Amino acid sequence: MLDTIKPDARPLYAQVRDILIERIHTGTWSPGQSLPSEMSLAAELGVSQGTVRKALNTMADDSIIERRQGKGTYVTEHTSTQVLFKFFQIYEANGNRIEPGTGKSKLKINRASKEVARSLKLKPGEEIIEITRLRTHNNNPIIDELIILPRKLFSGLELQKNLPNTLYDFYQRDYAITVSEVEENLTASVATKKQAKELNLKEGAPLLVIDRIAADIEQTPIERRISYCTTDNLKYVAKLR
Amino acid sequence: MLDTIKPDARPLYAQVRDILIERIHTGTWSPGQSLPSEMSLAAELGVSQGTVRKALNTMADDSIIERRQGKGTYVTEHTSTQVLFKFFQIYEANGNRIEPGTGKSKLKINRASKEVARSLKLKPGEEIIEITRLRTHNNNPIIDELIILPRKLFSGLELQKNLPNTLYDFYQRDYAITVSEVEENLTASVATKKQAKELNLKEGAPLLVIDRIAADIEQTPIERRISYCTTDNLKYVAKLR
DNA sequence: GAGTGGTCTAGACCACCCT
DNA sequence: GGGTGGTCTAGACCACTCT
Repeated sequence: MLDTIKPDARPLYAQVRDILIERIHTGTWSPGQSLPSEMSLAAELGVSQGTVRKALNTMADDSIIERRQGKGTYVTEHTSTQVLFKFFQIYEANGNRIEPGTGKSKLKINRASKEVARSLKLKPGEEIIEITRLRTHNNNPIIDELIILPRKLFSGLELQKNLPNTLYDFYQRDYAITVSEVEENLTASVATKKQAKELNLKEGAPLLVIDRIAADIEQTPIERRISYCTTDNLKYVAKLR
Repeated sequence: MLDTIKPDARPLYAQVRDILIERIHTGTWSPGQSLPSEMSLAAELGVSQGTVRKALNTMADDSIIERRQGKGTYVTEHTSTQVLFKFFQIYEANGNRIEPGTGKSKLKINRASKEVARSLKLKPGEEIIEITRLRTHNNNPIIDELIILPRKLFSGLELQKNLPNTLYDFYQRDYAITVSEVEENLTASVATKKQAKELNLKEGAPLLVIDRIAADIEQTPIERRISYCTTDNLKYVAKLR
């Protein structure tokens, strides 16, 4: 395995990181499973324990893996609450977390427009799956959501009768796709007549529009999601350093 | 200096980090200046170079300092463009960065309401400085902004005739206050008659409301800022991992 | 007690920056 | 050439987890 590591290129720990990410991506180690110990990885790859450690720590920073003292290193497994905690930035106005439910939802196959194709790195006209659903909190509708998926990555999903409430753990479990980072573009708009009806608002009420691209651990975009969110009693929270 | 480091408490590198942050905070090293080398810090504090390095690297992660190979370690200095790059998340719809200008601005002394006091960790009724200003892009008004500062931290600021366009580098230069992290709460609203007039919109047009708390390197809140932002051709960008 | 990751040390070599 | 941070190694001890 030493020959996979060439001298003089990028730092050793970055090369080790790439090898480990590749293995996770191809399923050598699956979500929830443990990786070999630092010592055995070091021996196998022909580098020192410290170098493996640095690679593992950068991966833990990106939450690709989780490390637990005394136990081992585990591939991050998406559970519904854990995904929610990580990628759902909407809180009640008083700061409490929300666990949204799902109301009625619809699914159809479509073809990617130029704009959608560009955002998901597809060719215009490639097949996409479009899901629209209404999300709820305490039985009140709060978010009108449109989800766009490349069909080639999610074959058979359109046959699924009832999609689960939280999708990212489902993507990982059923399609081996792990969402690792998302970019969200936020704007404000006012409710159309249709949105007002669905969200139980007056036409012209303000809505927060969250336009999200989600990518996997190799930075390939795998989902576009556009959410129209009421902010009467809700807010979107972002922290910057 | 070894006695400042007690055994058995938090990890050594965290204690080193605390000492260094404290020194930066009290002005032993000022923004833009270089810290001593790893070797001399290690010798002075009685720890190994590796421990100092770990402390410095975590501080660099939090951009309290900047490290340059071959040159040295520098206390992060806020420059107007650098601050903008870091804490201003608003882009043109096409993704281009914005460098906002400032239109008319007003300043007054006031007393903190309960809500403001809570957000800035003040006592209700403590004196605050309130600045309202209009921000522009390509000579068009885009943001209506209210800035609230604890007067005790910014004494004499109310006498300043013309406040600069970017404030965080000014806080650092004139008040030795370095903004290190911000939390932003986003909601949507519709323009009041007054806002519509100032921002050159129709009454009822959608606005993105950005309610920000900025804190210094010791996590003390030092500014509240509420921005009402048009999103016709603008968007707020957030990245999550 | 054995195995894991977390911390800490010590020393080597490299790449980069200055004079 | 001398000083800086960046990488890499090797080994020690500690804290935690499980059996």
